[in-house]
Amino acid sequence: MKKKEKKPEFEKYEYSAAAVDLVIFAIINGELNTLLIKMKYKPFQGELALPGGRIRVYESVDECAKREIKEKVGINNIYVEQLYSFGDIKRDPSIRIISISYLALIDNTDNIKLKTTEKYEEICWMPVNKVHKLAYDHNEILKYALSRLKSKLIYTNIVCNLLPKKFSLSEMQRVHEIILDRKLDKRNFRKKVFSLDLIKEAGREEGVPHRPSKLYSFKTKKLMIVEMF
Amino acid sequence: MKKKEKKPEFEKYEYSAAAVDLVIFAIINGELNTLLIKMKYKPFQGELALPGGRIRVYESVDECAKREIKEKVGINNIYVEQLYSFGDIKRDPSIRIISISYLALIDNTDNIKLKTTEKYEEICWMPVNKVHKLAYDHNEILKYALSRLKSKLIYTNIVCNLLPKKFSLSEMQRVHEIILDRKLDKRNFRKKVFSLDLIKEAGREEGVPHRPSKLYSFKTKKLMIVEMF
DNA sequence: ACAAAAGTGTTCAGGCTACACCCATGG
DNA sequence: CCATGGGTGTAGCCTGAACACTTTTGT
Repeated sequence: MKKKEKKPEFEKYEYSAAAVDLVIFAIINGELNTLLIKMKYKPFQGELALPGGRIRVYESVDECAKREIKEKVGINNIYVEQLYSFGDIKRDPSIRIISISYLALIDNTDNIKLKTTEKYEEICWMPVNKVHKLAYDHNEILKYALSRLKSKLIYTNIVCNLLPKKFSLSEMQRVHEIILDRKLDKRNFRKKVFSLDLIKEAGREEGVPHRPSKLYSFKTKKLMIVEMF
Repeated sequence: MKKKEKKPEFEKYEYSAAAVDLVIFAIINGELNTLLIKMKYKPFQGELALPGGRIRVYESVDECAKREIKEKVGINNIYVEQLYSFGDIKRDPSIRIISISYLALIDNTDNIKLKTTEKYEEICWMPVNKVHKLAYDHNEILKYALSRLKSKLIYTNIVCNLLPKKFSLSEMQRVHEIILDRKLDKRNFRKKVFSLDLIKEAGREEGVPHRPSKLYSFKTKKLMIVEMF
């Protein structure tokens, strides 16, 4: 008997499997990076993919995303936001599985130890614009995540989740420029940021071979709608 | 043995059930309405809820949304957009089920025959601001849909999906005012709409006891990002 | 002629853009 | 004293907001 699309009534309502896929962004060496895993088993053996995993019966979808992040990068309390659900039948060639994608942001990767599990061959950061073909429909998910990040950068204070506690305005501007992929005017940037009243002074830089910058921190990291650019 | 949260390892990866819930909006009698069903069986017997249904194994999530719409209102080819996935464990008290919510817009309800199925007691339109307690987490879903509609009204041409083929600018302004729930200035509205170059003339109104308005139609119904207000 | 809704311009204020030089520090 | 990045102000333009009267039709 040849394998084909099954459509018998009795399994019409069969449960769908659901999973979470993560787009975890961080700024590393002046580039926007995302976390990827290298797959160990077929059908995508050796290919890169977004980290993720099946949703368990005793956890909510949000909890699943947070657990997966904890498992992969070992931290809690980072910014996490649901993106979109991808539900094509054959997005996973082996079984029918719906993917609920999440965006997460990490402000500092220095203390992060990436944890390979037995299911993956490798886990690593990769600059977003060096990413080529990913497994499944993960290119589409990554693209979606990036466009969400860009727009939220423009109309919210989400950038606070990509900056350390204390930062200079040049640093902040650099993050914007990296993600939006265009130059911004320094004076206009500063004027705008100050006018939004989101940050407060937090000391000065030290030991740099040039005029030290003032440091700032966000008054709050709560996500707020503010017209930035 | 008392019922409690189960968490045995062997069913850690048990499939989650997934369903689609629909927020179908239409303007009726100068109000924003949404389609609701009255539930026939427990645990929400007699309560109102959003229409929806389980995702079948042989259909994508998007296809499921479209099928459900076809079943309830008998039409295809309307605007449909995925909203958000709601995944709390106990959002359905009986079984664990993830809901992927969709927004749909209907431009004209005159020729629509609502179809009750055996599973529902009733199906009806209800003005959004007369909706009280709904079953499940459906108030939250409705609220999310409304906020998405409001923001897309501001930064896209989505309004074209709530207007008939030919419409006057006053009609269009009325739709904006109904949904945004605030008055707009007539001259500024017209100036803005014309400047966007989205519509073309399409005749005149006839047989009204006052100066007939020019009618317009959209050059395209493709969703476009345009700063409207 | 009247009731009802359609249609039409101008002014003002605030925000966005473009742009170039001096400052503070370490080496 | 030099190299490096930090920090600052202004002028023109464009856009959004406020605002009231005339026009066209049916009755």
